[in-house]
Amino acid sequence: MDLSPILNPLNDAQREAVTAPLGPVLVLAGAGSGKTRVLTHRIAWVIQAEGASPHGILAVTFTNKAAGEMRARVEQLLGIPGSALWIGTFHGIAHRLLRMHWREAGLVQGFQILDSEDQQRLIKKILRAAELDETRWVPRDVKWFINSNKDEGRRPQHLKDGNDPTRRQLIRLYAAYEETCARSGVVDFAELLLRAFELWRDNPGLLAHYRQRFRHVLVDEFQDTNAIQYAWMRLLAPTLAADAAPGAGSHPFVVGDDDQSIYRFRGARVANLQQFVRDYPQAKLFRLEQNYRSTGTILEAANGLIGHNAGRLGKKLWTQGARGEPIHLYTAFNERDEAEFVTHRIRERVAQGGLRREIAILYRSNAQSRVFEEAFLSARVPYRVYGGLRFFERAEIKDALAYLRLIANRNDDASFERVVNLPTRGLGAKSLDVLRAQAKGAGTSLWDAAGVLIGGGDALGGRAATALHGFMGLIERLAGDGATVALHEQVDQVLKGSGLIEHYKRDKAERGEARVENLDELVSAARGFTPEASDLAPLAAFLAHAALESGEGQADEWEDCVQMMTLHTAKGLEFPVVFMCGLEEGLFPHQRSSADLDGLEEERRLCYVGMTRAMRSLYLTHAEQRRLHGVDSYGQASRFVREIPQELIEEVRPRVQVSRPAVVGRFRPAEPAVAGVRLGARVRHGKFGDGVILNVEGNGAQARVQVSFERQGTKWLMVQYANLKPL
DNA sequence: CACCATCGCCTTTTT
DNA sequence: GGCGATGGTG
Repeated sequence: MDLSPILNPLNDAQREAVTAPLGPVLVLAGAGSGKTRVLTHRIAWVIQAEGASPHGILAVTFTNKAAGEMRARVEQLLGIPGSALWIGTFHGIAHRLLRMHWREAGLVQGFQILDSEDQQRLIKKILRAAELDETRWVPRDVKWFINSNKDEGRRPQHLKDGNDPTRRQLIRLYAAYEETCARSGVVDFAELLLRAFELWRDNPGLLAHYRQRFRHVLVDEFQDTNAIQYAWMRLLAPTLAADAAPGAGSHPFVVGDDDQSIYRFRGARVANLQQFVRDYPQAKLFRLEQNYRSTGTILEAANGLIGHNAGRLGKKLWTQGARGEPIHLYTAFNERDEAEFVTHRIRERVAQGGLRREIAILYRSNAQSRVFEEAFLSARVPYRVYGGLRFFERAEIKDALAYLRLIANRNDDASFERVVNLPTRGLGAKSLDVLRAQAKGAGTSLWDAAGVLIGGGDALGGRAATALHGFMGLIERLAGDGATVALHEQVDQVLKGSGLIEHYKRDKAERGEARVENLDELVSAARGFTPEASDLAPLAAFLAHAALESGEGQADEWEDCVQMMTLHTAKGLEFPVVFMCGLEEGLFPHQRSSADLDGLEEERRLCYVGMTRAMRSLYLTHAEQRRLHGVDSYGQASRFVREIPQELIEEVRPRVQVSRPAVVGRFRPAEPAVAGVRLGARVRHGKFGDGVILNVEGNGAQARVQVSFERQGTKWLMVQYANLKPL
């Protein structure tokens, strides 16, 4: 067999990793070092050189996009349909397993998937039912508590309250939430993973089957795995005894980069990289450090920055390519000046024949995009913003899906509540209270409770009972009609029959129009939907698809646009020209991340990820004054700028030449209210001691300053009363 | 019960 | 500044 198509495109380090003998393998792959290539070629290698069956390959990624790319590249390399292999996201594969083995997993057959927003709504409902104060028990925090415990594999019964009443309450809420989910037949994202893990753990026969089948387990972005994902992989690929027969067992092949771990906040454990080596003592370790993307200067700058992190596995990117241009640094007067600078540079590049799609604007938080959008609009620079609400997450789409979900599963309480009075049909909060009480008392779903209330008794007013009856009749009718027609016709019938279309048409102005268009689009999505081969009804398959693939809008993808996105979104991508904007203390590193060292190091990795997206040109910008959330603040340049070797940086506009623009319109720099109280000044406070002024807000008697005290932390003070003494 | 005004909040994100 | 949630009014 000719293996040259697999091996020829690889460098030495890549080839060694791809052709490693069967057994556990860890590849530390730096940014731009050909990580995806190594994964896909490894798959091709074990099939063609080791004689593995495509059937025996399980390849796991984090995003649908990454999974799609991997599948396409394997198909291209091997010339076999990618459907022969199990390639997918952790969640997608967990879902697939649970659908096949729903009984063993303790689920109902038609279980539905709850997305993050659904989950939060459900939690809110539980809080309300428990009559808890939502300011004390913040739904988002409760959600975080539940999810982070699930991510670590902990069920409510595993948790100890440690005599802490707050914790005790959270555990109770977690348990109540689980009960509600079970009764409604819904499963959230974290639950998919945990259930899949428990499925294997508690069914040895099943596990043995999958161990036998999947001899090769490949994991991408391994630094992003959480505890349960790791434990799941460990089940499938247990450590073999030293004297195990060669080729026995399942072989984990994982690829990751500790320097690109940026998802700690959602449960990712970089430590899994080290854990892997401990758990598989015989693991072969490979390092990919040759970079094929960026200039020498960019790599040197990125290496210099990331060197400030402690406890790295250690890795130094290098390139055979040119040194390239220096890193450009621009100090803007304010955020509008920053956007204008970027706009100018873009226009220059485009005038010289550059493509807009080769340029990316990267920022820390989504709110920063607005200023750039305004600047681009007035300069007529086409752009595209990535992120934000996706198709299946839009309110009107979720309304329609709720109808469909109710048709698929009457016990889905969350969906029931969402649409029982949408469009309004005279079922207000009062009636719903009665309904909820009935459901709670009888331990049934809202749907069943509604049936009881209509059937007899006078708990509900006549009008409400009629409305409820009408609603239930509507759902039954839609379910009956839909059973015989194609999926997209069923969706269409639901939209019209439910009155949703009418409802949104009444919504005046463009908003309503856009929503109706989106609903039409949903019909098209249903028309174009081809379910994977499974025993699932088309409607159920479509609903699962909607939850697992929230649907990246692909409009205008091919137009030549400047690309705008957060640093997180940019991971895995590359652009010839990158502008990293808003490099200011408090914004990047973000205030809320810089409190502890771990958070700060993650911010630094995020900066590293951003810098290593750039192929040829890298611009760093920051503003001395920034208006965010409606208030002006003054920031110092990010420490990350200082952490880059300074000889690699060229200031676009030397600071001495900074000419502040004349006071234009509403952009009037705030005057310090008290002499000596200005940005960066050291001051002394009677009670709090010495500190540095980080921020100034407001004027005159209203003026407030944010001071970072050496002892007392950061505080906001009224200048009028604080009696600060300049030092 | 529906609509509108006011208040308050505000990282990052995939599934 | 912009969105969502809440509360008062029609």
